[in-house]
Amino acid sequence: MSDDVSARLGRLSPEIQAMMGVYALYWKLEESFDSIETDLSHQECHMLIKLDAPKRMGVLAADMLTVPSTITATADALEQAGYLTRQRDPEDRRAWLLVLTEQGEEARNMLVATAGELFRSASGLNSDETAVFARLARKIRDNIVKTGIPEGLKKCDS
Amino acid sequence: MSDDVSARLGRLSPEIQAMMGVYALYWKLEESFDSIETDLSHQECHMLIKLDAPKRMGVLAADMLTVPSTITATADALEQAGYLTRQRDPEDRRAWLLVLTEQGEEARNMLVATAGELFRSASGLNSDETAVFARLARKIRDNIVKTGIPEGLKKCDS
DNA sequence: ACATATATTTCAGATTATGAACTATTCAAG
DNA sequence: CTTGAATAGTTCATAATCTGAAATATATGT
Repeated sequence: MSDDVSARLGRLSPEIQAMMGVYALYWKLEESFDSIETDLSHQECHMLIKLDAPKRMGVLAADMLTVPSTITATADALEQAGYLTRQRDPEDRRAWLLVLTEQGEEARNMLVATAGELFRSASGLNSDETAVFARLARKIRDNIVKTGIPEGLKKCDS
Repeated sequence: MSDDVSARLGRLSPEIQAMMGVYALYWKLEESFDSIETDLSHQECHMLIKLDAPKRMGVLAADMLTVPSTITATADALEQAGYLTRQRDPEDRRAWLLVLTEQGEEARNMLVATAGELFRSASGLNSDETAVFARLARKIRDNIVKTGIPEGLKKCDS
């Protein structure tokens, strides 16, 4: 019985091919990050890139699909290194806004530019292909962020 | 001077959009993996999926963009759990071939099927879009595997 | 005011990944 | 055939990372 099943699954479905590509790209990019910014951890790079504008930590946690305590640790490191400051959100004084300093802005600009190059050289796609890929990637991301945390069922109260 | 620069970089380039999508998808998929296979680590899942045929550990290391010692640990765990066996490669008796057991095959089939569904629900893409995305993802992966380890400069002897 | 919900922090513990040193085998050369 | 260098994988101790539960501070509703 396992014959046809394994034969069918053996040829990789588009979904698996897509996943393998995504994993390879993710791993490659993570590896490449090591070689450019020795004083920033990966998570710190990710946070910097996300901070195109001041954001609340909870928003970042949802955005980066991680838990608050991780955001705290990452923000601590970036704050200590002078890349950002915490400011109380005037709309809700329980929350902090993470705001990049000038130094943080510069680091972010550098990172964004470098990350773009990393993508180009890692992917090997031309600009047309990149545009197509980016459009779909964006659609995927929108879907995930919209779908949100449900799969993880964090703090599921039902 | 930082005005135009940050303005230019502020609107995200296709490359960054692509990367953010890739990261979101990767994180989401990793998170989802937790909820289906409690007795397998992520790395173990990845290895199972890669083992569509017997492979040498070194090949897997290159394929999974990781170091040999990680492959050893992962293979140990899978072997102990009965999912695979080590067999000497007749062509080079220094090397092992990792061969899935029947149980391993079953686990792999389940994983591949489940992973496909995870991709579908996480991405929200229809099948046409998935096909396009998969084609590009595959192209990217080919490029990365072909490019290989150079970026990391592991064991650079020059 | 009071009870409850939310935003973030603290911290200790678990998991995971990694590199350097080691064993076994192969390969090339003399 | 034996020696030396290269390669495949292993071991192990260490470091980096992540998380979840309990705690603090503020907000919201009654």
